[in-house]
Amino acid sequence: MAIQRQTASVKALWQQFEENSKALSVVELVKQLKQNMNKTTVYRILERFEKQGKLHSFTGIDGLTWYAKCSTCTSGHHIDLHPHFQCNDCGKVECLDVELQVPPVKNHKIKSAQVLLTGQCEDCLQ
Amino acid sequence: MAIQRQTASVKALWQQFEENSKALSVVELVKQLKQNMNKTTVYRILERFEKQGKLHSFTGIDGLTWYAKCSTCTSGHHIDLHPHFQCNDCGKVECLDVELQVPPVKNHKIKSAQVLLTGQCEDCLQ
DNA sequence: ATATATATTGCAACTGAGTTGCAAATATAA
DNA sequence: TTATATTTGCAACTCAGTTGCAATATATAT
Repeated sequence: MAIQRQTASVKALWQQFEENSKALSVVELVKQLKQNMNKTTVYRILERFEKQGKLHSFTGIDGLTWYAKCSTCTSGHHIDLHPHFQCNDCGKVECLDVELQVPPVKNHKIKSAQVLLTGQCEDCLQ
Repeated sequence: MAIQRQTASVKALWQQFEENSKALSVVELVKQLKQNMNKTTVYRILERFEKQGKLHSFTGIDGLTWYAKCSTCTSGHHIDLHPHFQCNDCGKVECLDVELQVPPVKNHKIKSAQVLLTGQCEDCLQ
């Protein structure tokens, strides 16, 4: 793999995930970092973070791409279940600490699983 | 709810799902029915099928929207797990007969769950 | 039957997320 | 310095999905 430089853009983007344990949508990140860097740069750096196993991506209910910090994954091994929850009201996405068991499917080689639960989050439930 | 007419378009679209038990992407349907009806019509009829509980929709790994026949769902009640499998090689999507148990998440009201498994299907495994 | 209301469809233009090509800028190596 | 590799910005593009509106088709009322 090519070297990767710890540029200001790379640092700024990574910081978003250090500060925030929750998942972030690319669209939100692009907006938030508009002053600091270009849209294309955001996409490219996130893509590389994922290849390095530092983040994983998934698709929200709205079809948008979200990224979150990998807890158990390493590069090339995203075999765990990635359970996420997206609130139908506020749109917020959380990574759940729940363990899901997927029964083996005969004649299929399962490489990854995306589990997206939807409903109402704690804040919107009141 | 407004009346719905059994037009030729409605029939033709529904037939696709009667013939095929597997999931179909909207893009594919639009291509397949280009001679019969307009793109917009496809989107609108599928949307109504879902509201009526006859189909359910979900997002594939490519971000495209897919539809499949509901087995256990009724209109307004899509609480089951919708486990689907999409092949990384050929892109085909199957509805799985597997039952998934989602542990309750505290302080969250779960309304629906989308489970998308990816990997290699029977055909592409050889 | 004629008129009136309602539902469906097609078309074209639009939106917005994500991608691509290329040139400019920045960093590393020789 | 000079040459080489990496990163970034910009603009233009692709393509799934949406919207407004006019035209058509079907149903209901008079």
